[in-house]
Amino acid sequence: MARTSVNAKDVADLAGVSRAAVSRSFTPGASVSAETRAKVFQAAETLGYQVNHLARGLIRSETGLVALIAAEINTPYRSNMLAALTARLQEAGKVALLINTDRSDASVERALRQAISYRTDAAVVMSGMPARSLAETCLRNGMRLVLINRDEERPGSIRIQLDDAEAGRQAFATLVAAGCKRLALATSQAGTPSLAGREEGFKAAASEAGVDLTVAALGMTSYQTGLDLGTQLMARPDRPDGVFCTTDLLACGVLDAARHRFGFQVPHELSVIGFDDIEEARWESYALTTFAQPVEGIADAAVDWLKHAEDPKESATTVSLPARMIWRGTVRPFRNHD
Amino acid sequence: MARTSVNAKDVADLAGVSRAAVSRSFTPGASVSAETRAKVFQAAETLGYQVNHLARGLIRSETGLVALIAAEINTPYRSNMLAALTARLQEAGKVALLINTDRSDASVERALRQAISYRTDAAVVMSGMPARSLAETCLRNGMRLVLINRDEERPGSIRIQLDDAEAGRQAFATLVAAGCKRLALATSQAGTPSLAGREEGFKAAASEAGVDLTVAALGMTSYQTGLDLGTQLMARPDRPDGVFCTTDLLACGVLDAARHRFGFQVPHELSVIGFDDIEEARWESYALTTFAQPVEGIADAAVDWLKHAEDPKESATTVSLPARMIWRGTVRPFRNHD
DNA sequence: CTGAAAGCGCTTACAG
DNA sequence: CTGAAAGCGCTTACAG
Repeated sequence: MARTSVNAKDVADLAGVSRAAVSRSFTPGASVSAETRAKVFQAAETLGYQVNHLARGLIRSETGLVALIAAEINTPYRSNMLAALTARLQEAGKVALLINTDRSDASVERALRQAISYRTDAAVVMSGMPARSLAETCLRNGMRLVLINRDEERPGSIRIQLDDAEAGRQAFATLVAAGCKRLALATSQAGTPSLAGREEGFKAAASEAGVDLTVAALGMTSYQTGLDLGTQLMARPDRPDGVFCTTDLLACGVLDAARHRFGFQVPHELSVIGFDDIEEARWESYALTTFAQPVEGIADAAVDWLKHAEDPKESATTVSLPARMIWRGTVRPFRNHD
Repeated sequence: MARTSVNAKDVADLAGVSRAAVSRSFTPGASVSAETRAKVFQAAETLGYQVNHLARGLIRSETGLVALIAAEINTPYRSNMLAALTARLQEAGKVALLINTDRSDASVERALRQAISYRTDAAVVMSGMPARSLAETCLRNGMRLVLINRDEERPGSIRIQLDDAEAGRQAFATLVAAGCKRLALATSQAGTPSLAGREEGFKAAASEAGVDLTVAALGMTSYQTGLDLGTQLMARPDRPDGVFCTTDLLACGVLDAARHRFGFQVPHELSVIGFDDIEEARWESYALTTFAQPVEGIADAAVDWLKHAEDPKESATTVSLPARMIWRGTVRPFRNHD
């Protein structure tokens, strides 16, 4: 194979030092004189030398690579999460390997095997769930696992999640306090742990309060589904006047259906609460009252753990973060909130 | 360093073959008997062996890594581009290294040096522009460069771009045909090549037709800027009745300002055209008439080139794709369109 | 088809 | 502080 790029030997020759000296110069804290380092940097500069991280990764226990595994990465919430994670990772001197899955467990496993192939220091799983045996293979390879909004743990991993059920309860209480009489839950059939948590919290609060709920669940978690959900809900004889949507995308669809297809006034005739606090929730056409996912907080927790955790061991950690309610314009005003 | 994972030697021992045989078994088309390969796969399976791509990349001329370099990756258009690129890359057996920049040339250069460190097969640049000298360093390292919507070429690279100016001209013609009398151009101050192209096309068409234009340019390319732009434009005594926004995000803001802050009817009193065809443009609150960026086409062109191009040479290629107009509801209907 | 050997570019004890 | 040497896990001529 043709030698393709300048290597440490070239730099060593030009600087008149050994290969080891070159290596040390690029290793923070290594024992090398300031003079030698200066000569090396000088030579590296003129030759355009960059340490080969592939070779370095072969020897050190770290490659600096972290796999980000997610489905539907162009969705507003997901791309926010990805952007925050990538930024934090870069600040910590790591680089993100982005692997797009289709949310099936098979494709998550494929992604994880890829990650192992590249000996990533860690993998952040945002969609699907790796089998326990595969998680153990990762662990054995010294790879850390970060599970975001997943419903199970895996040995040696950190699980970061929101208190989705609590948010669901709060959504119920809020709609009741706003004076809504006919409550509905609008959700997708994706069946992710996050969605399930929100649904359960909302339902549990309703059942405890002894109020009946209309539950509508359709297709995937998208704006289009929201539109369908809204259309279906608003056409009912006992049309709901308060809807908790498990996602902002769904909520935007529900709002558009209610307003444009039925001409209902929000929040006068209909109150809507979403979840995620995506950019679009702030847009004037929506001004959606919703719950903010602490995206930055999740990214911080993940990267801090990667930086500080000692060798991964069998025990798993779970971190639970609260979702904070953001008051905007889609819930009828009432006294005493907050 | 502690041996961290199972390697080819382990598999060879278990299968009773040489390391070379293991290597060949995992190389499509290598000369190895079906029998040997079967034994190897069997052993690899029980040991949970994954070829180490870092070591492989050290030897082969390809690492399978492709760097994706972009700013504001959580923006709708950008995340669509990223998703398409990542998907195509995965189909081609590559994996994406995602590097988030702040659009300054310095941070693009930092990103490119990272890419060199990991010996990526290619780098796809979507923001900023690498200096010619750095581009040459990439080329020397056998790294291909894909420039998306950039205004210059670089030796040995492919540049993929849209005919932005033509779209700008078409936007002008469309607004005129719709009967708009007071035309405006609404854009940001980001000054990217794409924006500049659209602005120039629109302005050139106006000047050729001898019509005066109101030009408004503010801040960054965001919904908020669109809101400001719309507010500013609608407050003018000679309020425009036809606005070309260089981006959908801007257009959504302009629409919301016009409708919610001034109560104008779209398209009756105001026609608006955007650019990008992001998801939100399809939402019922907007139903924006816009130009579709051929995101899939761009991703295809990039990955095809990476797959088929022989060794990068000095010559650069430019591919220009058309932006297709998508008729929706924000331009006043008129005869003879299309 | 198969294996022993050389080599990719690095880092890190080891000895000085 | 410094260099020679061993070794990380792989692939690929080379010879059989």
